[in-house]
Amino acid sequence: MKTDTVFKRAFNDALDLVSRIPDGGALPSENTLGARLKVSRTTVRKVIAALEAQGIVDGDGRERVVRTTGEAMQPFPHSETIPMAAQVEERFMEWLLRDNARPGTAINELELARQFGIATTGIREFLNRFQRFGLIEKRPNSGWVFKGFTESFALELFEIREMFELRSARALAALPDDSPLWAQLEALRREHLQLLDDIETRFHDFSDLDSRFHRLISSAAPNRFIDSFYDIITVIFHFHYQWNKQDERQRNEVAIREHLTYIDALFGRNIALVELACRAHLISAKQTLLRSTSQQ
Amino acid sequence: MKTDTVFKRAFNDALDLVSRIPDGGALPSENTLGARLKVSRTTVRKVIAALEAQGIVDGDGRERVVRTTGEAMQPFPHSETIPMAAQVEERFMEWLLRDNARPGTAINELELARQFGIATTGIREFLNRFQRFGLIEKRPNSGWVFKGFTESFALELFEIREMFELRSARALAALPDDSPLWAQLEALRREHLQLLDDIETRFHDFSDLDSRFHRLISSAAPNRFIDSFYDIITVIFHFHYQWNKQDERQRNEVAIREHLTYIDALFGRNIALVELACRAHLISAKQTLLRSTSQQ
DNA sequence: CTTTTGTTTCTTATAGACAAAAATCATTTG
DNA sequence: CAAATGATTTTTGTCTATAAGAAACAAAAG
Repeated sequence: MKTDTVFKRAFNDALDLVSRIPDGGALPSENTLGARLKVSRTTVRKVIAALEAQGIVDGDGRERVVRTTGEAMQPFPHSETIPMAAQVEERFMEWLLRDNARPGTAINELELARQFGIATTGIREFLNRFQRFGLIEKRPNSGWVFKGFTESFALELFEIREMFELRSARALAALPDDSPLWAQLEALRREHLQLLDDIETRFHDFSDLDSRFHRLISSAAPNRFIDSFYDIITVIFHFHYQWNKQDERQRNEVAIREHLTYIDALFGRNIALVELACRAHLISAKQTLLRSTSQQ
Repeated sequence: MKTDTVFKRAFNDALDLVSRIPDGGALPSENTLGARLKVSRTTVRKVIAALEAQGIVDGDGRERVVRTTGEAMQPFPHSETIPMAAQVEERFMEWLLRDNARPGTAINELELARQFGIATTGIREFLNRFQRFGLIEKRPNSGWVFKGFTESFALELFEIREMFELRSARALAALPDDSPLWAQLEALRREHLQLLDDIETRFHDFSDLDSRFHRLISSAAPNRFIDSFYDIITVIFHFHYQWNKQDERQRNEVAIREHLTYIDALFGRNIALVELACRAHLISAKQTLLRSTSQQ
């Protein structure tokens, strides 16, 4: 059976939306709600039915009104709104980290399915998608093997990353002055400065900013294969941040400063400086990653 | 239920193996057979049982002998030895080519499953793996969309291909003289010359030679992400060769000559010449691919 | 005649079942 | 006791079933 995370997420969003409508105000049409909540009308109707059951929506057909005076609205717990696929990824990463991260470890679909409390189909589907990240490999009719978060993995990853990033940075620097990307880059620059100010408390927010920064650069010359490679980078770094918490604040601070130099070089349109700043940043990012790879 | 393609393939291979044993000769041990046929002992025993049923193997336990005097051995049809996953890929490509190759076409799992005569699970698994080829995209809770074999697809593919190939070619040219790759390259050069001699009749063989040549080059500096990208190239070209048969002989002849120039440049260790030959070849390959992309 | 709701049909996501194949454990034989 | 066969257990590949969700069709209302 399908999970109903779509419905639950939509319901929670609907509560939010409805709370901004005054008591007695008309409920938007099903089509409008569908567009806002990003679900089909079928799900909208299910949400409305649930709202009615909680007494938040009254009347029927074309004459539905919002009642916000009643008792507190009860949203579903956040965890029940996460699609299964996303949960599996999270849990798999945790599993790698906690238990069996040695290169060569066999991955047993059945065991994972039992441990995660889902059917083997879900595990299989996840592993098939995860395969492209280069960390696991399939042995037909036998299982999967974890190839390990090794030094060679990090080196190979960064070789490609450097090629892609340099190429995108050059493309960005060559963009005309009226390209909207410059404004976006300026906004990101400000975000970097703000984060630097609050670094003591907000250093965890760097991960997301980092990902957005590098994605902005590669959007200067879109290429689906490069974009897809950035998905890998993002996941690996997310994984890595959980793995290695050592010196996190300090590392992030250094990275922010490197980004700022890099951004300034881009604004300066000086290709040589851009390449220098880009390489410098990637080298330090590589060192960080290398420090937490497993030996062999 | 699982298909028994593993057993059937192993059985056919076993027939081949057994036919080289004189009548009355001893059958190799189950372990030996397993190693030779690349299957588990469980399957070996199933194969032996089938051979016994056909009267090709006689006796039991440790005293099994081969009987090759009986009637002709009956292998399973080749089509029954191909694993389902491989069949699906083939059929899906055909389907794209024949029916619905327009960009934006919706892909319906259920319909494909019915058309291919397999369960939806098989289709899903295939599509999830095929996703990385950049030709299809998933809409959660809805289906998949074929993004089209478009000009931008070809351009994006070749942008990456050029980066990777140049990098590998430089690495190969920098290899020491005693690297075994030079001998392999020389062997490939001879194969190219032979194919050129028989080009009128054997031009179809170029596809495979091409793939092996480029894979040899990238093996000069192995990188899992580049290797994985070559899988994409290989499939796309296989697909493209079926799509566009126009001038195939002539195109392949040109490509062989380009390869030979490229190989000579590599043997000459002259980086500038290598880059020149590599670029020239990739440009002409790109043109070929572009000519058969769908507009828009 | 466009927009909205009501109803029906079709597709996707997930679970569950089971034969094929692999892996493990046990026994025999040279 | 090492290597082979015999028997048993576990896991993978594939099918079928079904609720959740999307999409299509139909009727009603402004």
